[in-house]
Amino acid sequence: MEVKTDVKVQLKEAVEKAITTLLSKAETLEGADPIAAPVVVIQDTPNDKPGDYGTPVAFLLAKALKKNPVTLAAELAKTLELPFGISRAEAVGPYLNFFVDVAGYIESIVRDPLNIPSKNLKVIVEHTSVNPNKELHVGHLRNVVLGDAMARIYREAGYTVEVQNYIDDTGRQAADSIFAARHYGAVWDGIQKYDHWLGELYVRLHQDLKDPEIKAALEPQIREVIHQLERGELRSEIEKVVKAQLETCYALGVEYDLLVWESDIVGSGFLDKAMKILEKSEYCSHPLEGKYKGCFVMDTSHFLPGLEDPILVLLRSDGTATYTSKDIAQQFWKFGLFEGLDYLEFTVQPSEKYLFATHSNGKPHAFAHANRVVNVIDSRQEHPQKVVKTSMAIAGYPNEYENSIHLSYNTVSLEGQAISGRKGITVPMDQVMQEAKSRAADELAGRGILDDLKNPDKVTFQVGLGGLRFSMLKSERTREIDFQWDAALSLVGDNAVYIQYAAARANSIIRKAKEAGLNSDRADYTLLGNLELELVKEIARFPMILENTVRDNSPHHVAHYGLELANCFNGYYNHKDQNQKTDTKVIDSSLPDGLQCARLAVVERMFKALERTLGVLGIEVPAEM
RNA sequence: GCACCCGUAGCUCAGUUGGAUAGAGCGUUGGCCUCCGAAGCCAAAGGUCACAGGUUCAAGUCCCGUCGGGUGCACCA
Repeated sequence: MEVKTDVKVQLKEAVEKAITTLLSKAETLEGADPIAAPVVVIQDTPNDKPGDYGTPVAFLLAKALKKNPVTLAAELAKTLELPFGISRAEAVGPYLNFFVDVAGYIESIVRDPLNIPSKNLKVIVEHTSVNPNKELHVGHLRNVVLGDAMARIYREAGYTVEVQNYIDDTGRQAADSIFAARHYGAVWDGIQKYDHWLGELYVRLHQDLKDPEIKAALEPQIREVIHQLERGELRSEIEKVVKAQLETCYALGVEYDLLVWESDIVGSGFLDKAMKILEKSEYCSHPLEGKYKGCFVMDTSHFLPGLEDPILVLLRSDGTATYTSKDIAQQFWKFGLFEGLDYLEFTVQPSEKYLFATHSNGKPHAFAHANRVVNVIDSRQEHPQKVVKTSMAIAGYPNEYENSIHLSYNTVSLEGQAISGRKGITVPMDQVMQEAKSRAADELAGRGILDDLKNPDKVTFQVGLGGLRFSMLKSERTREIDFQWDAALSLVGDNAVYIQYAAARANSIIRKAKEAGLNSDRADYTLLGNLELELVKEIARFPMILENTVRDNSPHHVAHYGLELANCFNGYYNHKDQNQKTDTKVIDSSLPDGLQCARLAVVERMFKALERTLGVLGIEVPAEM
């Protein structure tokens, strides 16, 4: 039999076709101007309404044709060519509703592997990009987890994905830390994690710099370190920090394709090329007098309303570049406008995939050349990111402008307080993960099952970190998150554990069903009913969820879908008939073999859907819990 | 001051880019394991979708205004 992916897509096409014939008839009758076909939206019907899917398109037609929507819906229902899996169409008032053919529909979904075709488009996701001078803390968590989930989702949706992590190795913060180590004569003991060790020196230095005299005395020496960094003389120092930071990311299950070193971008000549391009823009100029005399500036007033001063400096009067102009050059490079960077293998990641880094002594490689660029940066950077995006348009690349995406997210506070490394209101990410695992272990121990697990370390890791990731992903990007230990690591309710538990339960059923000799190949789908249909309809929503997630660049759609699917399965599993007896059992020898096997097929498909949903969020399904 | 984001149940949040009687979790109350995993399920209670106008056959969703919360407006990095 023919198995097609999305019934809704087919319905949409069928309705569109019916409308086209209906419209052409209307036109020939009246000889009037062609009427634009309305957009057809197929939606799920409310629970208490007849049908499984429906569309309100008759309203729009009614307006265009100046006819009654009720009669139009009825007419469409009659003329519509039903796609496979749909048994009939019916007008419910002005709505046009569809009833699925239960057996055919379920089989088509259950047997569909849901392979999403390759889009032949490349998207670069840049995330993490933490200053290489201290350990990652809880404030970075949202960035890393959001970026990683988005990368996985793009990959799932058929895009080629390149994950970049930007290393600001010439910045003030890196200089501070390296200087601090020298200044205090500190020697790394080789035991403490290197980034933590360096971070402590950084904090200590900032305590001392509060004294103006000390600051004045040390400032020239720090500047000298910056110059050393710019010349690339301290690269091995920075590499040590980056490697320590990456250990944290790996522990979270996050990997990258490429580290982009700022010093390499600076040394590439991209900046000059980018500025030459912007020279041609009417928005850019070299003021000959006034506040910005001698600078190269951009007038942002046309696209960034509300700034007190719309003039943005790209090149300072001493000729050096500002951060924004470096970002612009880098964005041009990401879209493949510039060539010339070289790359080296930097390290091997836990998955055994190489991590590359830009390097002046490297070799050419097929990085960059993206069709879409997603920069994961918090919402406080909206202005500079808008300038970066707009620069693509100014430079004459409207398509690249459209595909420059600032994945902006609101900040994370810690138990109601703003995170501040200097005030000590923060927690290192390594510690957060450790705490997450130990809470998961406590929970398992409290249930008395910790000792029964074959691999307790793995399970506590999967449960603890799953919860942590989920807490960063379940809200919309624009929402502020207050990180609270109890809520983030809670193991009840609206949480990754809920989904993991449903998956574990399904897995257990599948295992026992196989032990009982059941096999989904023997499924008789005609024996299934509305209970299975509800579950399968939920499974079928996955492609649309992915689509919405890519559209909004917000993984929270996937997180909520996971909860809904798990909830749907739990409801199915617990369903009871009027006599309070479970009527959805898979393994029940009093039932026909074909029914048991069909239910097994549905549960197997549901399990795969859950695994996949959690997978794109970077959350694993424990084999036992 | 100006701009952007947010305001939905007591709390934390969804709401398929304008459709049918606004949904979850936590908390509260009551029920469900001799039955494939109770980290679960079912039920009850809880709403002027901040407020006031407008557009539309149809507004939590779009537009205008007001109020409240957050963030941003450097030749810093």
